[in-house]
Parts: sequence; C-alpha cells; structure tokens
Amino acid sequence: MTFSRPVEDEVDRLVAAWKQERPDLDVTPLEVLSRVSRLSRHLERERRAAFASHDIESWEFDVLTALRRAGEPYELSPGALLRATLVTSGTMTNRIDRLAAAGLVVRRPDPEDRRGVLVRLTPAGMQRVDAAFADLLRRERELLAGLEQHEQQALAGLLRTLLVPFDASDSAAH
Amino acid sequence: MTFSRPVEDEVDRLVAAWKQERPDLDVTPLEVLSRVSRLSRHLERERRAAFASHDIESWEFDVLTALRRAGEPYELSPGALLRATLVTSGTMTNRIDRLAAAGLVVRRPDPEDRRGVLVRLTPAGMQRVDAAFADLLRRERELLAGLEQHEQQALAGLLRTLLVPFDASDSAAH
DNA sequence: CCCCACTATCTTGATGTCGAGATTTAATCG
DNA sequence: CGATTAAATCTCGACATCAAGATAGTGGGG
Repeated sequence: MTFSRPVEDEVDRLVAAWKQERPDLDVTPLEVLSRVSRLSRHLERERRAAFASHDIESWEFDVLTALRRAGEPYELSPGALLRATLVTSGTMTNRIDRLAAAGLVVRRPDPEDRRGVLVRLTPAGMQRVDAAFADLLRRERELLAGLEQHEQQALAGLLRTLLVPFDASDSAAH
Repeated sequence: MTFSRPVEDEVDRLVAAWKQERPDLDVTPLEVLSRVSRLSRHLERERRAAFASHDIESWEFDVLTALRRAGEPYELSPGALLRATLVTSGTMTNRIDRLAAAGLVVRRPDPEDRRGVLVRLTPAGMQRVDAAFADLLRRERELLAGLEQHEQQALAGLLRTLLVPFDASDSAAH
C-alpha cells in the first residue's frame, strides 16, 4: 500500500528552506503569518477577476459595500469609510472623487458639521454592488469548499483571536 | 452572575450588518476570507514599522529573504524571485534595479542562458536581511501570543488547505 | 466669549505596482 | 536545418496608494 504524502504548499517549502539556512531561528510564526499574507494576495487576484465581469474595481467595491451594509439611507462620512476600508484619508478622498464622477455615489455637506461631508450610494451604485457581491460570495464559497463547515468556523474563530487586538486599538484611537 | 460576552472583531460587526441588510444572502464566507484580508493589511503595517528601524522597506525584505533562504551562493533568477514574491515581472525588474543601486544585490548574466540573469545577495544585503528577519520573528511571535501552540498549528493547517490549490496551479503553470 | 487643541477632509508630491508589449534567446517540430 | 512557439527579462505609461501638511470648523476650559 502507498501512504498518502501530506500535501505541501509554498509556505512549507519556505519554512523548510529557512530551517536549512538558519537552524538557530524558530520560524514557526511564518507557518501562520506567511500563509495569511500569501492567501490574501491570491484572494485579491480572485476578487479582481470576479469583478472584471461586473465592470467594477476592487477598491470601488470596498467603498460601495461599506455604504451598502450601512443600510438606509446608505450614507457614511469619509472618515467612517476610511476606517472601514483601512486606507488613508488621501486615498479615500481620491476614491470618492472617482466614484462620484462615475455616478455611483454623491457627496453632500454634512448639515450637522460644516467640516464634514456625507457620501451616499446612488441607485446605480447600489445595483452595481449588489450584483458584484452575490457573485463574489459564490466564488468565495468555492474557495472554501475544501473545508468542512466546522473547520471554517474553527478557522474563523482563530483568526478572530488574532484580529481582535488590532480592531480594539483602532476603536480606542478615537 | 455575569456571562463573559464573546469578544467581537470588526468582521463580526460587518457580518451582522450584512445579515440585517441582506438576510437573503449567506455571508459566512466572509467570516474566514474577510478576516484573512484584514489581518493581512494589519500585518503589513506591522512589518513596515518593524523594518523602519532597520532601514529596509517591506518590498526589499521580500526579495532579500528569498535570496537568503535559497542558500549558497544566495543567487536566483528574476523569474524565480517574482514567483516567490507574487509580483509581476515589471515590478521585479524595478525592485532589482533599486536593490542593486543600494548595493544589496548584484546582477550578472546567466552563463547557461543568454536570456537570463542571476541576482545575488551581497554581504551588505545579507547583513541587512538577517537583522531585520530576527526582529520580524520576534514581533510576529508576539502577535501570535494569543494562541496556544496547538491552536497555531491548527490554524496553519487550515490555511494550508486553502493555499494548496493556488500554489499547485502556480507550479503547474511552468 | 475667546483661545487652543482637536477633528474632518482635502491637497500635493513621491513612489510602488500593474499590464501590455518589445526584445532577445531557447527549444520544439516537421 | 528553418520556422514557429515559448520563455526570460525589460520598457513604459497609467494609476492607486501613502505620508505629510494645509485648510476649515468644532468644542471645552478659562
């Protein structure tokens, strides 16, 4: 009989190489964190491919979904948007400019704070994001097909533990 | 008595918002994949901060470590480097240019293939990357401190399952 | 009521990345 | 062996992002 060889990914090879070259270092953190980084990169490519058929860019999607899930009246400040998407204020200004030029959002002054601005999803923006989102979920489900339901839950739980300190310090910052 | 409220991260809030707005959709894929993306973004910031004290950029580190763990004579082709770092050929050309200008690598023609080039780590490059790597591992270990050893292993294993299809199709491509 | 620290947004310049295509050499096949 | 296809690298223009600083407005303490 043959034993099934455990399947390797690129990170296994990477870790093995480090053990060869730097046996004095404990590189186990890479087992988790390099995988997170690499997987994220692959996911980003998948997203781009998924969105291409919906005539929408990945960065557009991120902003539009934040507005979409805010619920009626689908309106948020630039500040809220940049916290939701983890980009800088300059980036968000630029994104809103282009989304507004494309007619997917409108910008209006905040009636309660003259420094402020409110960004609202237009019907066109809503339509665009809903179609893309449904498609994205379909594809993401396929990417996760290799894991049982309970494994996905376990994975989500472990990732949450790593994420909490970041998200906590973010909200503590204001 | 009081029950300990389970700690939430940003993705929990995001998923809850979607359930409110689109109860017709099953957004469970986000529990895993949004966490991967967001965590990767946070990690990238951490890396930048860690490298600042070593006078090295994140993109430089990626290239130099690939050469470092290749072992003697610390030499790889640009093609191998771009596969290791998941960037495009144009990006890698640019990176090598700047690393060579900084004296951290040298470029020489491949004696066995006149189309090819070999990029080799210089002693200065080696020194730079070794210091930064040790520091990075220290910080990454702290980020993982919230997980037991066996949890880290479980997490790594689950991520590997998701990663294998990508890494497999990559190597199949050449 | 004024000052000052703070907040929200935008502006600007530098920079890193991508994508498509050009160039050169290698490998394959009839 | 010649022609075609493939591979390796580089060039170039477009573009998204960031960091730092500018501008305008808010709000609490004196």
